[in-house]
Amino acid sequence: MKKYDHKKIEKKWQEEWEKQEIYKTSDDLTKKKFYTLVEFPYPSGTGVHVGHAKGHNAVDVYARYKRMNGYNVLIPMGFDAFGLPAENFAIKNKKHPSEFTQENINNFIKQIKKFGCSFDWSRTIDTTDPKYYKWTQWIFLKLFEMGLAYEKEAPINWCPSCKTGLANEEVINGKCERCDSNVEQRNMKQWFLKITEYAERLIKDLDDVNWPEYIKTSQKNWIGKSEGVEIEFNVSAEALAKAEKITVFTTRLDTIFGCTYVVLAPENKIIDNLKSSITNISEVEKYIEIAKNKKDLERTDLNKDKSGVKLEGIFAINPFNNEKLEIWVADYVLGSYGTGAVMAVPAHDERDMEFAKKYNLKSKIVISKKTGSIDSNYFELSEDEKLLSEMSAGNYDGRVCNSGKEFNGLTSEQARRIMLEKAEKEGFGKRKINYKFRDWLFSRQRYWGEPIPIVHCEKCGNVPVPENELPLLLPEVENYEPTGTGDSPLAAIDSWVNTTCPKCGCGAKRETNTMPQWAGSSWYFLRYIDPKNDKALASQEKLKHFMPVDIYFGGAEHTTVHLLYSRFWNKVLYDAGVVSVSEPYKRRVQHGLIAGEDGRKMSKRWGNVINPDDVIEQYGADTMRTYIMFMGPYSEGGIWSTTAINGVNRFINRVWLLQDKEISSDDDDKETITLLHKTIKKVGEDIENVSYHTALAQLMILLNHISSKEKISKNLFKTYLQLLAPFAPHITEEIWNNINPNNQSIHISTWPKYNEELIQEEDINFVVSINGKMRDIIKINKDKTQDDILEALQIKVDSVGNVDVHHTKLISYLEGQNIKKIIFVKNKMINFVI
RNA sequence: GCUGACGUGGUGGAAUUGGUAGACACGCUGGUCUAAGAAGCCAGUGGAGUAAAAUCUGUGCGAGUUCGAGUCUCGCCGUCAGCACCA
Repeated sequence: MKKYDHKKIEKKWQEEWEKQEIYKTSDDLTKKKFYTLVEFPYPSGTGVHVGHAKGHNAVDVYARYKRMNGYNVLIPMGFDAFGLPAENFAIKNKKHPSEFTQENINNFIKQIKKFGCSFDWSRTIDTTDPKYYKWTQWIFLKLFEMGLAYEKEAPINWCPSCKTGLANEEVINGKCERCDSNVEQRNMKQWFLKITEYAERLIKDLDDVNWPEYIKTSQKNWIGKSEGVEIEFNVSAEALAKAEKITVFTTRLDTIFGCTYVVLAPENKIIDNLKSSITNISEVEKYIEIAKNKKDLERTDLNKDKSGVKLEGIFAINPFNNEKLEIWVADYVLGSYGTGAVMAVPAHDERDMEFAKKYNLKSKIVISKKTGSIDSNYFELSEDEKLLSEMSAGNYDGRVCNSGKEFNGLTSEQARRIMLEKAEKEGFGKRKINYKFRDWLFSRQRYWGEPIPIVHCEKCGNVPVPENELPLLLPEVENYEPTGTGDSPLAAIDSWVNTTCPKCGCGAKRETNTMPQWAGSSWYFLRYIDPKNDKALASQEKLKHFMPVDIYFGGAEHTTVHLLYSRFWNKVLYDAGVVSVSEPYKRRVQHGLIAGEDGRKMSKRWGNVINPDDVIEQYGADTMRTYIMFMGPYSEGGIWSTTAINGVNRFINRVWLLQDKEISSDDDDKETITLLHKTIKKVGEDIENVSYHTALAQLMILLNHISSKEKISKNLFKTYLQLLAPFAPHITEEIWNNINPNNQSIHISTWPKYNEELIQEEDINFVVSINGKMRDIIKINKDKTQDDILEALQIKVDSVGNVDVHHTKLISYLEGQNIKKIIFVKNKMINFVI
C-alpha cells in the first residue's frame, strides 16, 4: 500500500463533498432535525487559531454522528464581524472597515474549510451585512416598542482607551475586557436594555436546560438575586421642614433589634433633604466629595480601611423599638444597590463590625446559637471579641434574643417572617427582591456597529425609524476615529444626522450611537435557520421546526456575557411571538483553552502559537482533528504536544495500512465480534456524552486487536471506518471508496448498530479474594452460582467454617483457617473472610 | 474572604452500582531493520523486591464506615475557576 498522502486526498474529498452537497441541511420540515451549533468566530486579521479548531471540530464530530443516525442536521457557520479591531485597522489605514472585514472573512472560510468540517456553507451569515443587521435593528425596534429599550442619563463605565461606554459584563475587575485599561465612571445619556426585567426568568429557566452546573451557578451569581425587606426609619431632628424617612434594604430583618446605627451611601440623595438639620454638614460634604472622586477600584478594594462621617444633629428611629440611632455616611455602602442605605448590625455582620470597631460604636447580640437565653444589653465590642467575630462572619442563623417578648426564642427564619408581617401591617416595611446585575448598557460611541434606529424629535421625543426604512445603513464617514467626547463618529456627518421626524415630519436628529458587538450574536442562531429570508428574521414555520439549538459548543469566556444576553433576546422574541421556545440552547458544552507547549497561553509574545494551517500542512486535518479530540476531556484545557500528535498520526497511518489485510468472506472470530460490538456501543455513547477521547481510546483498542489478524471481514472493516468517520472524515472516506467503489459517501451511510447479546462474553474473569485482597483470577463461564465457583476452586467449607482447599494458589492462605463469611457477587468476585 | 470543582505513574489521562487501580496514548529502556540516522516493527515500563518468581507497597495527608474504598463520611493540606464591601 502506498503511503497515505493527506494533502492530495483531503483536498479531493473536500471538493467532492462540496460538489455533491452532502452536508446541505434540508428545508424539508417532515424530517427529524438536529441543530448543532458552535460560537461563530470574530474574523480577526491573524486567522484561525487552535481554539477555533477545537470548537469547530467538536461540533462537527457530533453533527456527523447525528447525520449518520438519520437526522437532518443543521450545522452552520458564520462571522461575528462588527468590532474594534476592524475599526482600528480602518483608522490606521483610512480604509473602510468592511474591506478589512471581508478580506478576513474570506481568509477564515478558506482556513476553516481545510478542517474538513461538514458546515453547510450556503447558510453563512455575516453580522455586518446590511441584510443581516436589518434584523438586528428590527429586534431593537421590538425592544423599544415593548418598553425594554430606554434612554437614561446615568453614571456608566467608560473606557478611556476605547473611548466608549461599556456594559457591566464587559468590565473585569474594574478593567476594560478588551484593552485592560482602568474603567472610569462618566455621567452620560445612554441607551439601556431592561434585562433586569427578565432576571427571574433567566434564573428559573436554567432548571430546564442541560447545561454544566457551574455555568448555571455563574449566571445565577451574576444575576445575584437577593430576597429581603425594605424598612423605613423615621428621621428625628430639631429643625426639619418636613418629615423624612430613610429606607434601608436588609435580608436579615431578624437582626433589626441589634441595629445600632444607620449608614447612608455618599450618593444617597436624602442627604440633601436633611442638609439643614446636619450640624456638621461641611465635614459631611467634604467626605462625599472625596468618595465621589475615588475610582471604582479604590472603593471596592476589600483591603482598604473603612471610613465614614457621623451626621451630627439627626437620628433615625428604629420602628421596632423606637430607639434613637446614629446616622453615618460611609462609602462601604453602595449607592447603586438596594436603597443606598443599610441598617448596621455589628454583632451579626462582618462589615458593620469592622466599621463599628474603628469608630467605637456599640453592638448588641440578638441572635444566639442556643435558645435565646443570652441576656446581655449593649456592650463594648472589645468585651468578647472571639464570640462576636464568630457571629458576624457568614450567615449566622440561630434563635432570636434581646429582641422583646414578642420575638425572643423564635428561629431566625420564623422571626424574619413574623417581623415582616408586623412591618407590613404597620406600614413601615415591605418585601423586596434585589438583583446585583444592572440593565444592559447598549450604546457605543464607535463607528463599526449597527446604527441604533431611533430619531430624536423635539416634539415627539424618541421615534423609531419605520420598519420599511430598515436597514438603516451605516453612513460613509471621513474619519472613523472615536471623538472621545461621548459622541460617536457618526455625529460628525450632518447630512446623516439631520433628518425629519417619521411621526410629525419636523426636523429631527438621528441617534448617533451604535450597538455593542454583542448585538449581532444575541440572535444569530435564529438567522441560520432561514438565512436568506427578507420578509422576517426567519420564517415562523422554520423557527418552530429547528429551534431550540440541541447542542451548543463554545468557550468558557461567554458564561455571563453572550450566553446571558442571547437568552434574554430569545425570551423577548418569545414574548413577541417570534420564536416558539423560551430557552434557545437545550444543551451547552464548554471547552477550556489549549495552551502552548510551554504551558503558557498561546501568544505571539511567547512565540508559542500553534497555527492550524501548519499542523494540517504537516500531518493533515484528520490527524489534527483526532489529536485535539484525543488530548483529554473536551471540557478541560490542555497543553499542546508535538510528540503526542505524532502518536495520533501513527494511529491514522495504521488505519491506512489496514488496506493491506486480506479481506475474508468468512465471519470474524468470536472474540473480535464481541470487541466490535462493544466498540460500537462505547463509541456511540461516548460521542453522545462528548467524551471523544475515550471513544478514540476504544477505537485504538479495536485497531490494535485487528492489526494482529491476518484477515478481516469486509463487514468489520466497513464498520470500523464508519465508527472513525466523525473524527477522521477524509481517510475513512478514501478507504471506504477503495473497498466499495462507486458507493455513496461514508458520511451519509447508516451508523452501525450493536447487538447487546454479542457484547456479553461467555467467559469472564472472576476475582477470588481473601479479606478483600485479590489473590487469584479464574476464567469461568458467566452466570455461575457461589456453589459452582467453590466447586471450580476445589474448596469445601463446612457449616462451622472449616475449610478443605485444593486450589494451589489459595492453599497457603486458606489451609487451616476458619472461614467466617463468604461474600459472593455474581459474575464479579468472591471474597473469603477469615 | 466567600462559593464551586478537582487532587490517580515521568506526562496527558482511564476506571457503570464501592468489587482486577493505572485502559488508551506520550515519554523512556532494550531489541530488530540500516553504512548511519529518521520512520517502522517487537518487547518492557507505578515503586520496593527477586536470577526469575513469590511477596510487600501504592490514587494529596490523617482518621472513619465496610468483607472490600480512587470511589462513601469527617478533618486538614494543595490546585484551579467564579464572585468579590450586593447588607
